Amino acid sequence: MRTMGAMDLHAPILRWYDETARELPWRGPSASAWSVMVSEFMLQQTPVARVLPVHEHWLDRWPTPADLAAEATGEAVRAWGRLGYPRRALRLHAAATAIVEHHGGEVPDSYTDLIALPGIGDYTAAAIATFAHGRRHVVLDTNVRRVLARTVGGAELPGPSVTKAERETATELLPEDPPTAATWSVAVMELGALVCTATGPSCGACPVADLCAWRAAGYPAYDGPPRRAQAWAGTDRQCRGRLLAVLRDTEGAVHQSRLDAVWPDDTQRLRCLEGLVEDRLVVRTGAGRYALP
DNA sequence: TATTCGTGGTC
DNA sequence: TGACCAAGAAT
Repeated sequence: MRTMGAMDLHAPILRWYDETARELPWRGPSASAWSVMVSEFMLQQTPVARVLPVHEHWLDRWPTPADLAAEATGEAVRAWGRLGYPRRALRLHAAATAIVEHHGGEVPDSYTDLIALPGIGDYTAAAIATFAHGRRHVVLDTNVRRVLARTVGGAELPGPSVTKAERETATELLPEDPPTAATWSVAVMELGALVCTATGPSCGACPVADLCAWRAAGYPAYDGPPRRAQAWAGTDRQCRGRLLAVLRDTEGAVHQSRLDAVWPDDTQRLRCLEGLVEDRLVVRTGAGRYALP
């Protein structure tokens, strides 16, 4: 059962997207499936503005999956730069290798083949199948979840995990025609990214403000389970970032003393270095010497 | 299901 | 100014 309000969302949002959408290198008919796939890896938990220059360099250097697969994994980690979560670079490299080995070097077009690749979960598989290949899938990312939570659900923010009801709502709203479904998904994502933002939404610029259940309810505050703030200072993540930055910015191997200099806590630094080696982001090349793989 | 995993911008 | 957050995935 769908609400009358939900049905009316389509035309305004599609029109808004047509008039407002950003031109991004991975959008449009000229973008390759590989370009879309690279963008989806980079955009996982990372804003568009920071992805743009790295994506451009990446596609220039490795125009196809085979080009990346032929490189050392450490070059992928280095080219990843400061996007964060560098294991994504490793997974993208591994996915490119699997594409060469099992898919003739072409990015798969089915959700099933895509989600079997490293680094690809439900969202990314649906996004690549939809935006690179025109398949019809529910694309449920944080933007879509927030827009639907507000417009349909009347809540400020979605809960911590995707619920069955949420997926059903998204499924019912997905247009039947595959090309329209693809545009709808990217349009809702764009609305969430530019207007229906997590904090300080621009409801005055929203094409469906007059249909929004959250607005109609008087903007009730989020009342779900409290979400834990992401700790940063002093964490292993910060330490790992420091260590990897040294290796990224160095050609070849570095002596351990270089790593000692960027983190004072010996126990934590050694633990993090071991973790990086375990994760295959770093290799030990000799006694007290480390490098990118 | 709950944690872990980078980095930098915003208000 | 520090809390919050950004096209998630893996375990």
